[in-house]
Amino acid sequence: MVGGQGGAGGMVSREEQEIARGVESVLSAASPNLSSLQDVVEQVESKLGFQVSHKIDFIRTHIHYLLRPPPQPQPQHLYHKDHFALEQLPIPRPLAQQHTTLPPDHLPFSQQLQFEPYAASPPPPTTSPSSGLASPPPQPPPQPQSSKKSAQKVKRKRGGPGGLNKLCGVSPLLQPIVGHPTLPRTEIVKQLWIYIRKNNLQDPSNKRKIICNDELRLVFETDSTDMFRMNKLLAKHIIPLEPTKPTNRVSKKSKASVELESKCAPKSERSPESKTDSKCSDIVPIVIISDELASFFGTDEREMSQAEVLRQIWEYIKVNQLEDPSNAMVIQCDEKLEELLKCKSVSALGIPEMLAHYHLCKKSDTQSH
DNA sequence: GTCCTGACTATCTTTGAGGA
DNA sequence: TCCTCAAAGATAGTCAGGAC
Repeated sequence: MVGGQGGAGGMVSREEQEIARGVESVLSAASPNLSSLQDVVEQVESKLGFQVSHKIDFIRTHIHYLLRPPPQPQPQHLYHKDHFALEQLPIPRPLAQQHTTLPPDHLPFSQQLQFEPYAASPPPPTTSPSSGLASPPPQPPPQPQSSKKSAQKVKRKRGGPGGLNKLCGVSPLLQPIVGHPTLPRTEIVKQLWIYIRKNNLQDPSNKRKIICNDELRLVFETDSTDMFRMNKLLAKHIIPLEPTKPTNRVSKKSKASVELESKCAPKSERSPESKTDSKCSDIVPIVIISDELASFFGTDEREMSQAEVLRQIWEYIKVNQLEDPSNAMVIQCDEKLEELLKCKSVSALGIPEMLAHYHLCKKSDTQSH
């Protein structure tokens, strides 16, 4: 792809490219030791083998770029129809900002990297901010392949930050694969497929079949799966960060799940909260939580799904606004969280790992109840 | 006018069916 | 024969349209 030609543009030095890769690599490793910018700098230095402290601003900006918040509620006009049109948002583009000499059409170097940070997948639908160039809207709104039939039926105007763009937590097991602690579901799927291709995990004779490597086996708890079932298995590792807004929708899914629910519980006991339970708890990965964590949650329950643990922690962080406003990757622990994680601040990326390290014991051999 | 239902949205891939 | 598109699976917010 674009790789390699980094220095060619002249504005992005090879050194900066290497540093950027180093930063991404360090972040994606989700080390729990990353609690400050200095930690990142040190790890990047040790990874690259040369001093990078003189590029601290560059690193900070790049971290902000990589960890920039997902699409937050934005004025509709910024979104148009394309939910992922982040290019239009006033989000810091590291080089574009720092290297003001960049030609307007010089894209951020993130596009020169193999690892793409959480970014817009489809091209910006309207005028590209980076290219103040004369790029007339090339064509009438391109119809997504799969939406042709729908386009015939309806012309609904959709978009917005919610729905599919809702940020979800990624389970500790899945994080090394998708590279982020929180992503929209769609992005999680995307990153997973990148991982599968990168590691040649598709069965050559039947490409629908996914052969799990060690890492994937931990996640899916099976040696192989198919691409359709994969999403189902993936659901166990996607954690809603905020409680789902109660909705009265009873859609296709619900219809299907009603059947399942009726098998798992008597009709009369069906409740809205039973959504995840309805999958029958025996297929949800359960962990044993420490006494400390149990008391943190204020529960006597010692068995919990990993997803639920992470969800509750993130809920606590959000409710108590513990995210460092000046550095998205840092969580400033309050007293309670500090006691739990044994540190005053912690990298957002490191939380799951620290939890797993200190407070979770995988109930691996618990087949069912 | 309000409430409810359900389609639609994005993401990924491959296969097979159907149309040109 | 080639090309296009639906289907499978999960997800949750949005909104059109129907019912009352």
